[in-house]
Amino acid sequence: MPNNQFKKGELYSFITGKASTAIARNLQKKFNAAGLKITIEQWSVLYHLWKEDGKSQQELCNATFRDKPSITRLVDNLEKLQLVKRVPSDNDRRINLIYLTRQAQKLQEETMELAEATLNEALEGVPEDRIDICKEVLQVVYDNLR
Amino acid sequence: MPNNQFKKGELYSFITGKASTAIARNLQKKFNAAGLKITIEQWSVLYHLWKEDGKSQQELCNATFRDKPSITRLVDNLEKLQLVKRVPSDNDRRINLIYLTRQAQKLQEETMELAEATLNEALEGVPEDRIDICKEVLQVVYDNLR
DNA sequence: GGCATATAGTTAGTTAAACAACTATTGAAA
DNA sequence: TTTCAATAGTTGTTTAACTAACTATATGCC
Repeated sequence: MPNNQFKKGELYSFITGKASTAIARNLQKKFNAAGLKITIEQWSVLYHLWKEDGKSQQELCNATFRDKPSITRLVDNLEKLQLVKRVPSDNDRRINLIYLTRQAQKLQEETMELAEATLNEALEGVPEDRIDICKEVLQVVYDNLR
Repeated sequence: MPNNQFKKGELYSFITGKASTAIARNLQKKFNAAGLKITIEQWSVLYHLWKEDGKSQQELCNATFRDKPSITRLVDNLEKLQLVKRVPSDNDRRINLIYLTRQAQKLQEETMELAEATLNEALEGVPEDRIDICKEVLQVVYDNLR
């Protein structure tokens, strides 16, 4: 009898992701309060470019779990904000490599601190071992459905 | 030293809600495959009306964790699909009470089954006690940030 | 080399979210 | 009773997600 443990009344929050919505809103408010004019979605792209830039748009699709049109428009908007630059690849002219501008590099530290602050608020009072279990379950969910 | 347990590399999935995104996409695909022409967001409103209809838009805001303009437009679209009807309250003429149509009532069983199927796929291989912990952690996150 | 197919990215159209500004109605206090 | 604040809902604007259809380039097979 594998995994029939979901009674009806319990479906909702899992599907609608109320917790991650709450986290994202909280972080967006912190960005706004700090005068940082970027969205959470833009931040999520920058996040992967801070690790290493010069990624293709397709690589950003995979990293951020978004489709190609979404990344096209996020990169459009990040370019308008002068936070990234599209550079055509020499090897393959279908590919755009996305590079951070100096402005975007300067955003990393401040936004990461705000993100950590949001998570600390979110997880206040939750023991570390339970957080670990939660993260592992969410990872399995993601892997099961991907 | 409370809750400094988040190392940098672990922020991302929590904030962007990849697991709940994956769940929502999977369920949307099931709706599409079954020829059900509703969005997950519309379904989430119907979900609360199936429990009891005649709720005000404000009550739907609270139940679905959305703001008023979002509910105005979701109700607009549900009305266009002839799934709900706005009925002005007799007691307080500022209030619309939202009622399900017969068509919407018929959607409940089928969509709930699809939602349970999605969750069963999502949680395959995850022991029940770990699911419970995960749900409790996400509830605390929601309560901490609300 | 030439053609079919796959891959990278863009564009168009609909739905939704967040925010601010707005209208209408209610209720309570002067 | 008049006025003023609070509440319920709507509208406008920007950003984003999803689907489908599209262009351009690359690759593999004959």
